[in-house]
Amino acid sequence: MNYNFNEIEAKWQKYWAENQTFKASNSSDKPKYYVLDMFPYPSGAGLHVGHPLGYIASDIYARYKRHKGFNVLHPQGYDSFGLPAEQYAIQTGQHPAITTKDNIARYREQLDKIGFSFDWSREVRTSNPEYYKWTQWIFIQLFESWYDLEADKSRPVSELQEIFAAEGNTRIKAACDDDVEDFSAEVWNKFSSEEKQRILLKYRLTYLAETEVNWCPQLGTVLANDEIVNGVSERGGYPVIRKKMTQWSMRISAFAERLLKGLEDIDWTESLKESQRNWIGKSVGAHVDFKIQGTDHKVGVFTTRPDTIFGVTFMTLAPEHELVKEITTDAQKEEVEAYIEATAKRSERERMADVKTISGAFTGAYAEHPFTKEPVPIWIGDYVLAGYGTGAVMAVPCGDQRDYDFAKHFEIPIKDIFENADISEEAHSGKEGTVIANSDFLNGLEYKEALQKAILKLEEIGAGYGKTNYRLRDAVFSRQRYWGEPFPVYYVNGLPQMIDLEHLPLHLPEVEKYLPTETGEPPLGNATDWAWDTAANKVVSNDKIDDETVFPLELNTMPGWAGSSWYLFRYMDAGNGDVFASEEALDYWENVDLYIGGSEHATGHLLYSRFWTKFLKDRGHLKVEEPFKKLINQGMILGTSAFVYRLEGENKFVSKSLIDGESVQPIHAPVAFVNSSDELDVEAFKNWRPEFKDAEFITEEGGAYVVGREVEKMSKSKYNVVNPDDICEDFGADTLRMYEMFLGPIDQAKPWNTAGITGVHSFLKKLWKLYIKNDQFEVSEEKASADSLKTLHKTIKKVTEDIENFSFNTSVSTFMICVNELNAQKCNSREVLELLAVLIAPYAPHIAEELWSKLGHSESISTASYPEFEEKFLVESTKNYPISFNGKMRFTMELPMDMSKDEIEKTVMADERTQKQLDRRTPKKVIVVPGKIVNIVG
RNA sequence: GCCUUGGUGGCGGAAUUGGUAGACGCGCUGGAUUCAAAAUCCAGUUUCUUCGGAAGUGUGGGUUCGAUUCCCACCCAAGGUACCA
Repeated sequence: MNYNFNEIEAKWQKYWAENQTFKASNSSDKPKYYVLDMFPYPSGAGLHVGHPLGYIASDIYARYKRHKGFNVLHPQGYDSFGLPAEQYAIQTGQHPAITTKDNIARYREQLDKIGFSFDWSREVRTSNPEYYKWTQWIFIQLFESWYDLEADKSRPVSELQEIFAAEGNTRIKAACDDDVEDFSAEVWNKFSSEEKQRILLKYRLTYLAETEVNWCPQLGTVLANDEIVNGVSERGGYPVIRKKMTQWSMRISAFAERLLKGLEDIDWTESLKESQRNWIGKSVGAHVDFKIQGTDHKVGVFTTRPDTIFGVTFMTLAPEHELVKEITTDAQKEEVEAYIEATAKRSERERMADVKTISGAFTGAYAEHPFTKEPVPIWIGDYVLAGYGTGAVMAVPCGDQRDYDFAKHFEIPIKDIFENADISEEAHSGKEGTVIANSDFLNGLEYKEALQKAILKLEEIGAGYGKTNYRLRDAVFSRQRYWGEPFPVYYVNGLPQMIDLEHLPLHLPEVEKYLPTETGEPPLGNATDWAWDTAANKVVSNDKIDDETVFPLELNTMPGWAGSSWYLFRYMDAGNGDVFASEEALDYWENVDLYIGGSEHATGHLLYSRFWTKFLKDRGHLKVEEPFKKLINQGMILGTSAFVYRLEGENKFVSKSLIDGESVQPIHAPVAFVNSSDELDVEAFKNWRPEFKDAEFITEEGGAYVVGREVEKMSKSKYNVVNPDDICEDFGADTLRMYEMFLGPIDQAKPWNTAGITGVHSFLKKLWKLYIKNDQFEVSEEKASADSLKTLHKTIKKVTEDIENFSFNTSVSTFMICVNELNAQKCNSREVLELLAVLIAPYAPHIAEELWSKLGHSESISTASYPEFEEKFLVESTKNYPISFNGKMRFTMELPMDMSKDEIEKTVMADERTQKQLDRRTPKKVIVVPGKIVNIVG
């Protein structure tokens, strides 16, 4: 009667699949509970032991909730568009769809072996046309919407047109581009259709705009920051420059305030909310316009400190600022142009991170101070970013450290506008208690008053107004890639037109090559059939383009976050062909009750999906304001890489401890070749690659070659990947599940080390043995002992609390303690063991099912209800008091629970160990906390 | 640089509201069993020690009868930093 985990696990996995045990129904008398894992990208390397960490945690919770009587939705699917499959296609020519399909098949096989309780009938893949049809549809909804700042919600563009026709655009408050001009209803009605479209584009929630990208001329493509290493492309090492490009953007900034406020009502960790708050970056201040002398231009700046406006001694513009070229004087032209070119080579991140090097150039132009009318020199500097605020700052060196450093460096005057502030060494950036001086009408005012008054005066003279600024920028939505959702967009005279829902999905076209075209167009530019026939409503050959009825289609594709911003709703009604999800399904499931995933998504995916949810709600497609009610972060599982050390220039490897000052080159060795004592299987290593076939090994005395170890991200290229399949094969899925939980707190990163897995495995063997008597499966029907009941209920209490707190590592320890105790008590009672099987079922479902069926049940253990904790089994009559001296515990004393404070003190003081510790000293004070501790001071 | 998280034995980690630091597991040491090994079981395992004790939770301060826990400053590591997912 051994614990044959391979047999048991295969049996129950088959049972669950055949009986659709975990299929969720969209209607039930039970309360609903929706548990979701962050969308996996099916990578070519397959699943490694780090991936399932969060899935195991959510599966435990989902199974726990089922025992607790909930109708649980726990689906899974794939975020299957993405760059890696495209890179692979570029290298090998294999279509990304094929790669993706294979990868998904492998993922599924691996996931199935771990025994997850997923409802696979609801699987979705973002790269399936049936799925991306709805992603395209959402894009169209965004295009057909604008944001009404007064009503604080998105509204249809048709309504905006009605407003324009009736009253022009001067009265409405809408989120729009900065450069819209005022027009009356009369003017609007006289505009041509094209002019109207151009203006409406400035209001739409998704719009075309010029944005900066990392352009690599040699590769002819745009690169992700990720693909740039030290300023050059990762592939090939070519230079990368910043370049402007017309792209689709999402007006997420319109939602900034709601995204910020919404954080108050969701159960996410404070740190995650803080990250989003910082990302949104709300700041209250003023917009100030500075006239540029000798021109009609003005430069707008945003400042949080309008109270310091009299301290302005220069202005700094981002080198990319649109006015730079126009205002630069001939004398400064050369210097400015050289500086702009140098800046274009630096990434935004570099510019933000580098605060040590101060650089800039004088444009030769002067602005006019709005109050003093004094000339203010205009500089450019790369510490000002173009996409940030207005891309220009009014520099107040006495009150801002970066301005101060810049002024010192370029010997620009620093004007002191504070009472009693020392600005000889650094800027005075404090606000509280600061009194303004040397500032005309602001003199003698304290920060807060000065701020108000400055804004008031700016408004009076028409040079500015109070403004709230957000750091959050509109999100660029175009990608110059092949493997993404095509935009349902064609162009008539350069103006974007949407394809009707009834003709969607617009399928991704076939191309010969996945690279950009020779003329630098995105990969879809290689497609020969990529034109839209508006008469036939279908995709036709490019030669048919006549700009009469056949028009060119958009060549960009959507980014990775398009499909993942709304997938949670698709699971509610995955197969629906008429709508993205039916109203009934959406009403029933509402939103995700528990979401588990990595904190690396804090400001990307988690913000975008909140944005789309709010938008879809505004337009009446959803009833919920937030997608994820509760969110738990999962930490990364790191790999423990192994290194062998090759002597420089030789094919000779030295064991780690024998390296003695020689110059060695560390090389990653596959972790599979290394045992738990860090010894390398030299033969396996030699056979691994031809270049090592004849290598020599300088070993330790016993003949072993010892490798070096280092904790790094788990990745194929580091040869430190540990595969869950192997673990399932050798120890079983239940062991893997419990071991991953046992490793440490779910939210913390931790290194994977297989060494400890035997402990968890032998725990399961011990658990199994509790149900075995005389080598037979047998449990006693007799009453359990008081000790055993106490053990059981202690465990129920702790494990339940732990699950509710997502402290899975401690509950595994608790199970171990429980089994150790029951073992010592020789407990074999059904009364205890039956409940224990249910208790452990969420963690180790296979063994629990097997035990449950052997206990005589015919239904799956997932239908059993969760054990109830009963306090009465845990009542204690005594407490083992720690007796400490000056806070240090020296010995313990067993005393009755109901003993009074005075009695405790008397008993403790009378004890000879106390007298020995005191060594004839008289204690100054004795602190007694009944039920807790005794501390003797002195 | 900025934002977020973390730092406790040889290792992963535990420690309700400030109240016995090191639970549980690995590893290691010794023993039992075995022809032997695996497996299993038992005992020990923070460090130093003059064997009385003493020190100890990244570093340095502070609050407190008492700090891994609270406060201040610093050091180190990981994640994010807007086109990796």
